Amino acid sequence: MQDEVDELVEAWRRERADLDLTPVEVFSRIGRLARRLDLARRTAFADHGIESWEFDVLAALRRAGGDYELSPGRLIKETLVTSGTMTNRVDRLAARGFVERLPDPNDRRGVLVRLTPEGREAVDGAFEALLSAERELLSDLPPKDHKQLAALLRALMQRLA
Amino acid sequence: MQDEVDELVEAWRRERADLDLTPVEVFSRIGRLARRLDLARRTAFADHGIESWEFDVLAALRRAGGDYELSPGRLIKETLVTSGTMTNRVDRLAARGFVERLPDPNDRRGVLVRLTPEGREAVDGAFEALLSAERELLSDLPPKDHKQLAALLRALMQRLA
DNA sequence: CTCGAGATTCTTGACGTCGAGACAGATCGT
DNA sequence: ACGATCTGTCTCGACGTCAAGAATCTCGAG
Repeated sequence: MQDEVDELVEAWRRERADLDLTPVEVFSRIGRLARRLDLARRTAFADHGIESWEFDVLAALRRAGGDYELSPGRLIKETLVTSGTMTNRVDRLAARGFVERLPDPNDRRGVLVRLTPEGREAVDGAFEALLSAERELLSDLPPKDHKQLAALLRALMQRLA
Repeated sequence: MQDEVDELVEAWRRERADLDLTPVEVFSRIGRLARRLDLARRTAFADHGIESWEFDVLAALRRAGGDYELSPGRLIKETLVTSGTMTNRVDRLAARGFVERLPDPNDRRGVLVRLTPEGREAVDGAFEALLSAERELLSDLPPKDHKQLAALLRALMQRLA
């Protein structure tokens, strides 16, 4: 069974038979899979009326637990965006009523972003939808392969720490 | 040995012990790896003075072989961007002298984008640098694991066709 | 031959992100 | 206390992408 990366590799081999294309087999697939997963994620979230970037922020707050509060700086670290982007995102999430901005009681420069009950409901629903969509994608592979795949990917991540 | 996704899963488990988080182990790693690979790619290309988006376009032309000509429409399909983006990219590549625009002899609506000798040199050098950087990342894993990883990723891609 | 549907490329405006800098407040040494 | 430096957040301009539409050309049906 051939996929689009097999064709890509074949095309390169026609032109550059001198090169070892093994890395392409792995890394090109990871890149393309990530792209498609983004799309799958987007449609899973769309049913729950939220967008991927919204989920990223809300999920970080949800995972924090307790009172579901994090500073913008912490959110920046969790979601890997810049400060300007986070200001914009928090603005829009606050406008939708999913988060609220509170003054940080311990640092007058600071702000805390808190998940509202509506935000919590939204993110919980979206996360369950995401998990079930993703489980569906894994359903062809035996559980043993899940573990192996996760282990191999973990090994690669170590290398790219 | 623990990675950042293990922490992510652990945080979710603290908050939502009721959910089966297996999919996160796989898909979250794919997403994060893709992000880091983009960075690695970028630095590998930077040594050769080209950017990732430039490589994407030049590589498509290079793989085409023959006289290294493709239509903008074909380039759009290969690189998964929209037409406005491709017009912009071809403009900038032409300004750098890596490609040139020719009228399509068989269709007066059409245009052909052709790789120049400078463009070919650039893309060949960049590709070799990319492969060697990527090989380095795989060097910890035994070749048998490369095959297995590629096979598992291929199986996932079938599912997302 | 002509007409209209479809194809191909480019143009345009809107949008989200980035990155540099502004600003206020905290922190630490003296 | 005081000043210098650091930290945390926000502001703003530039940039690349997207999506929709404009302009041009092709090709088959009648």
